[in-house]
Amino acid sequence: MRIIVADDHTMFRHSLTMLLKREGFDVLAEASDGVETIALALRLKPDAVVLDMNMPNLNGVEVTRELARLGLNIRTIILTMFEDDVSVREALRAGACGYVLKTQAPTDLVQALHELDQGRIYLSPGITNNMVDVCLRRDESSDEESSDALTSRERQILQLVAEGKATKEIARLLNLTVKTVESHRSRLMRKLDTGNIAGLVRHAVRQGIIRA
Amino acid sequence: MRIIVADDHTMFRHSLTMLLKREGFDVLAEASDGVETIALALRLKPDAVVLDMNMPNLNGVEVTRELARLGLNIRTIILTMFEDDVSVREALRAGACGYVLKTQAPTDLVQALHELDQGRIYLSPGITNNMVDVCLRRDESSDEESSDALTSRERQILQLVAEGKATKEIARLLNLTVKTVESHRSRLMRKLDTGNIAGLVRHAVRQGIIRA
DNA sequence: GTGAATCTCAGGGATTTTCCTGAAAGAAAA
DNA sequence: TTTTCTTTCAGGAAAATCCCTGAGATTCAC
Repeated sequence: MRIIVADDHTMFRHSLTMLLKREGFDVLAEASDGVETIALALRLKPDAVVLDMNMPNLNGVEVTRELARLGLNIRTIILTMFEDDVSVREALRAGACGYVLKTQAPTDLVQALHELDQGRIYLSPGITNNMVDVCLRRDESSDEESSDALTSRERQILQLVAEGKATKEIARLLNLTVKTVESHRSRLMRKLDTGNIAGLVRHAVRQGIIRA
Repeated sequence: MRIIVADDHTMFRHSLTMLLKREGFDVLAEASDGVETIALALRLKPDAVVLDMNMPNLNGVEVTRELARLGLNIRTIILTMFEDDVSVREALRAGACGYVLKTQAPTDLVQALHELDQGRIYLSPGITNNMVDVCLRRDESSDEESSDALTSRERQILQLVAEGKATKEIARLLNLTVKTVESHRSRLMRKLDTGNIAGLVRHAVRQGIIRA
C-alpha cells in the first residue's frame, strides 16, 4: 500500500513514517503542508494520504476536498488532536475515509489504513458512532444554515489570510491572480460582516480554521 | 541512557519511542500526563525525561520544576509545537536542559539528548541563540517583566487593533494622532515579531487580550 | 436546458498599512 | 543627575488593502 504522510511537525512525521514502514506500508513521501501534499499526490499517485488536520497553507480537510475534486482516486485519513464534532462531519463530507485521533495508539492509524484498503470508513474510538448517522441524516435533509456558509475556496483563502500571508503570497500559493484573491477576501468580509483583516482572523480562530 | 517519554498524544509518543529505541536509547516507560510522569520518574529514576509542553494535569515546565524540587538528578527536555519566547524562558528557568520544537526532525531531539548527556543545554534551531543570554541576564538582574513585555499603552493599542478598529478610529478614541497610533502599532509588530495585522490579532487572542 | 452559485479575473480609485528615520517631552530607574 | 524607557508626533514613500462594478467560465441542481 503506497501512502504519503503529511504533517507539519517533522518530529511526529518522521517518527510516524518509520513506524508505518515497519508495519509494511510503502511511504512514498512526506509533506509538511497542504500545498506540498497536493503536489506530491499528483506526482506520485499514492493509494492513500495520511493528513494532519492543522497544517499551514491548506488543512487536512481542504486537501481532501481538493484531491476529490481532482478526480484522482486517492483516499485520505485525517489525523487530528481534537474530537471535534464539526470537524469530523466536515472531514467525512469532504470525502475522507478516516478520522483518527492523535491521542490514540499508532495501531489505530494502522487499522484505519487497513479499513480504508477494504473500502471502508474508519473513525477512532472516542468519536461517537452515531456521529456517522448524524452526518448522513444532515446530509440528506437540508442545508438551512448554509446561507452565509463559506465555500471551500473561501475557507482556503480565509486560512491563509488569517495566517498572515499577503495577498501576493496567497495568489502564488494557490496559483491565482492577485485580483482573484482580493475578490475572495472581499466576499469573505461581506459574508462575515467585517471590514478588515482583524475580523477575518478572529472568525478563523473562532471557527477553528487556524489556532491563535 | 535511560529515559522516559511523556506526551498525551499516544500516536506521537509510541512513534517517538520506537524511534528513540532504534537510536539506542533505553526507554523505560511512557507517560500520558504530568502527574503520571512524576510518579514514573520517582520509581524508575531515569537519566532524562522527554516532556511534551502541553499535557493534562501538569505541563512540561511544571513537571520540570517539580522534578527539580524533589532533588532527583533527572534532566528534562521540553518538546513543544511553538517557539514561544516566554515558554522557552520559563522552561530554562525551571531547569530544563533542552527546548526542542516538534517542527524539527527527530534527529534534533536525539542531538538534544546527547548534549544533555554531556551536561549541556540544547535549543532547537529556530530559537534565537541569544535567547539564552537574554534569559540568563534577566535571571541575574531582576524579575519584573521580560524585554518585549508590552507596555500598558501598547496593550491598549493591540486590543483595539485586534478588535478591528481602524487606525483613525483608535486615534480618535485615545485622543492621539494617527501617526502616534501607527508608531505604536509598528513597535508592536517588531516586539511580537510579525509583519501584519493578522499576526497582532493572533497574539492578542493567544494572550487573552481579546476573545476570538 | 435553464438558472443559480462558484470561481475566475480586470480596472480604477480612495484609503490604509507598512516601514523608514528622527525627535522632543516626561516619567522612572540607575 | 544621568540614563533609560515610554509616549508622543512628523515626513515620506512603497505597498497593500478596501470597495465598487462588471464579466466570462464552469459546475451543479432542477
